[in-house]
Amino acid sequence: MNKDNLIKYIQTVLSMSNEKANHLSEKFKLKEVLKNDLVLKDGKVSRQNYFLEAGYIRSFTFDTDGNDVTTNIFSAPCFVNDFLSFFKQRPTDENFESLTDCRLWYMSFEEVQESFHSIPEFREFGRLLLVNNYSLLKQRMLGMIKDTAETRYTNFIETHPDIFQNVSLKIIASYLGITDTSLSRIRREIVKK
Amino acid sequence: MNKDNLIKYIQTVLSMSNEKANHLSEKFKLKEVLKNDLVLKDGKVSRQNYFLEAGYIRSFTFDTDGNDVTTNIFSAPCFVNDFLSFFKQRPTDENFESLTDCRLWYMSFEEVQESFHSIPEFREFGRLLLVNNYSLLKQRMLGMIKDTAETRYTNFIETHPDIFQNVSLKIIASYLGITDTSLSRIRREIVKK
DNA sequence: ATTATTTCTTGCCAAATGGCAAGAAGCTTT
DNA sequence: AAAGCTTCTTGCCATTTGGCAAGAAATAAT
Repeated sequence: MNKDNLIKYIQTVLSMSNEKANHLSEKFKLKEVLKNDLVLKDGKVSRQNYFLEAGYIRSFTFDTDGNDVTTNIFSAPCFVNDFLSFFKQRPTDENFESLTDCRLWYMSFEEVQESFHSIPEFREFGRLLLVNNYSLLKQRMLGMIKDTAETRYTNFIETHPDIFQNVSLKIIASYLGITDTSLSRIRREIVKK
Repeated sequence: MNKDNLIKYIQTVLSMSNEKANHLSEKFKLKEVLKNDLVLKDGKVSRQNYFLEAGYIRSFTFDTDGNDVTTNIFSAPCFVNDFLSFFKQRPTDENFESLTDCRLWYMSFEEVQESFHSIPEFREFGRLLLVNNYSLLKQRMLGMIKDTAETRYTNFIETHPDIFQNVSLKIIASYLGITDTSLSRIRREIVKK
């Protein structure tokens, strides 16, 4: 039940004393899942907010032809959730699936709401977490507009080399907005250089 | 100094009594800008959170070749801000420019922080605003992955027909992640059908 | 009213990406 | 070791999108 990684992560989002961070971490409970587990299913309401201490998770949905589209890849340490589903307590339209065995820490919606209410640092932390995620998504969006598939790929492999050791190229391709065939060709061209 | 539209908008984000919404609106001050005004400039820290009551604003940045890339188009009524710059009080890397004359209501960073602290409804409202924006961006991202440029265009014209009356096609094209040339051809094909 | 200026469209061709099917390579399972 | 499965690669060709330059149309400036 060692929460050191959670505590450390909380402090990277919002710097605060060890005591404070330790206090915030107290409400989190452990959940360990095996590879290929569905952490949150399409149509269900997100009831827990998860901190991913170790492992890889992806979120995905389906396009109109029924093909699976990877919307996000989560690499520890980070928080994993559909914030809209969680904060509005509405059904999500995504699936969250473990790509490896994972070690998670979770807190229920009610506990989060209660802590937001009673602990100013916790709500400040929550807001920064949201803002950080929003900013990351904006950067990804910008890449989709202005970068070629090859540039998106090389940027991604530079910033997240670990993901390539643990996630299939098909999933990465979909996350980058291209087909696995195209990604394979892009990789070939890069090797040639 | 009629804040009815602001009050109404606050209530669509988080339903609450007229009195409460009225109270939340009190701290906002009026700002009117002409077309082509820079509301927030690249390199500056966002000091104000803006509610756009009337008009159109876009955010943009530049790609590596110096071409201007529209990252977002804001159509009243909505809030306009770089949340990362605002909440972390860091320089933004985007420009926010009025595309028409605009009527804005703003609140300073200090006032927002103070109100988050003292008014529970205000922070709940702030969180929902963030979550809604995050969700919209996620939907847009999903469109970039799974839809063709033509589909993104037809979806956009259906959901935001008013924008086409007020914003040039070059800006819309950039927002959709294509060139103005391609958008022009897509429009021609649609007319043919 | 005339001249600039910007926006939008079009033609021609190039580059990027996708679809399909087959094969190769790497795993599991038995 | 063999069979089965999934992942990754490749060839062939189609489709989508872009780049450039020129012209048409719409707006703004004088």
